[in-house]
Amino acid sequence: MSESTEEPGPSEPSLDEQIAAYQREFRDLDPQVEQVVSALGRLNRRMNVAYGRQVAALGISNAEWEVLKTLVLSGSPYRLGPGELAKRLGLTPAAMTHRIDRMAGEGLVTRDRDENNRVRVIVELTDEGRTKWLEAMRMASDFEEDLLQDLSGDERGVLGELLVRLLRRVEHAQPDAGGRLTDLD
Amino acid sequence: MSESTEEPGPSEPSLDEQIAAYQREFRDLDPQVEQVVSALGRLNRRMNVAYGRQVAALGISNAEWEVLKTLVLSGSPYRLGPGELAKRLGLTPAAMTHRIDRMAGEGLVTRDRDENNRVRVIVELTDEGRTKWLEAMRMASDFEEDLLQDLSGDERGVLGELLVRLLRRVEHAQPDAGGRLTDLD
DNA sequence: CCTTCTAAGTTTAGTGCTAAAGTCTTCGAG
DNA sequence: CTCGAAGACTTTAGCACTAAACTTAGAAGG
Repeated sequence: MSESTEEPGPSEPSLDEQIAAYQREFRDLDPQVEQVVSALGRLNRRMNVAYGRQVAALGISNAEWEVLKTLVLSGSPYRLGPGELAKRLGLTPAAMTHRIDRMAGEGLVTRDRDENNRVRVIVELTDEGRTKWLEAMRMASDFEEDLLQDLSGDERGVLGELLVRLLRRVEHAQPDAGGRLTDLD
Repeated sequence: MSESTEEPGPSEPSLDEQIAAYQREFRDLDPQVEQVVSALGRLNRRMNVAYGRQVAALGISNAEWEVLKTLVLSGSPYRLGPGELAKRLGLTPAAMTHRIDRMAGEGLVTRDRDENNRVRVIVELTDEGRTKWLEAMRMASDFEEDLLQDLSGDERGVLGELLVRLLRRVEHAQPDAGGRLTDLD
């Protein structure tokens, strides 16, 4: 994934300054909507930087961690084809080929032809890969717990529920030619 | 930015399935925390894909749009140095040099030496760049309004406030060697 | 069988990024 | 002055990604 290790600079405007600046330049802006959207964007950027630092301490990249997570999520015996992995990670098959090359070289996964259908390739997590995943997962869940530390149990529930509702809206709707969201169902 | 245009595949597990799978593999996992974090991550991915499609319709990339936004946010006369832009966008100066090359070639910005200090370079938004920004901004704010359409005014306020609290936690704290968050102030 | 089609991966060419080395102005100390 | 050091980009080398062309195994039809 190779994200820049640098934080956004100290001269970056605060969230409130940013919203105020947008309102000066663009009248038709709902500050409440902008607050939600801008906070979401910034939060995610910071979190990705933080995850990147953590897994780097284990000697793997954020990109490799994504692959480990996907394989573990698929459940035992932790096998998926390159095409399926690519789809789930939002990559092209070509990128997947190279990523698997590297990870196989590092011993995190194996790559073998399917005996029953020799066009297919099977990528399988090694024990070492599974161990790396577990170590990364421990660090990540500590980090996430700390991140939410200031929120009460109720607040966490409310936040989760609201986010899930937004997610449903994006997952079940796609912008049409004009860019508006329209239901697909 | 050149993000993959593909959505994560249809075979990707649902959020609930994903959380259940993690719990099977990793006992020490707070499902409430995981729901918040996973929803945040997915939401952001989908939103970036959507933004990318929208600005592509205007003939610019997500990366170029980020630069336009940063210049507009700096306020009239919409000028910043490459180094400052790089810091705010979380890029290396080298990447900024190339991005400015492209955008200057497309007429979105100009690049000139500062007369008072000939080491410095000034990147300034052109009228065409400002127009592109405005067009993109209109599409983005329509999209964002649609995204939040299912939430009441109160719910939007609560969501914004909770996200801002999380953001404060990441912005004012950085993971130490072990990866825990510790206050910097 | 033998041809054609399709699906799954891989390879190639080109883009955009990072890290590190290089260039050119300006500033400060002798 | 002038030499050295610092600051602000730019350049170079190398990596990871996308798009598109290519390869090969299995499926479908005559």
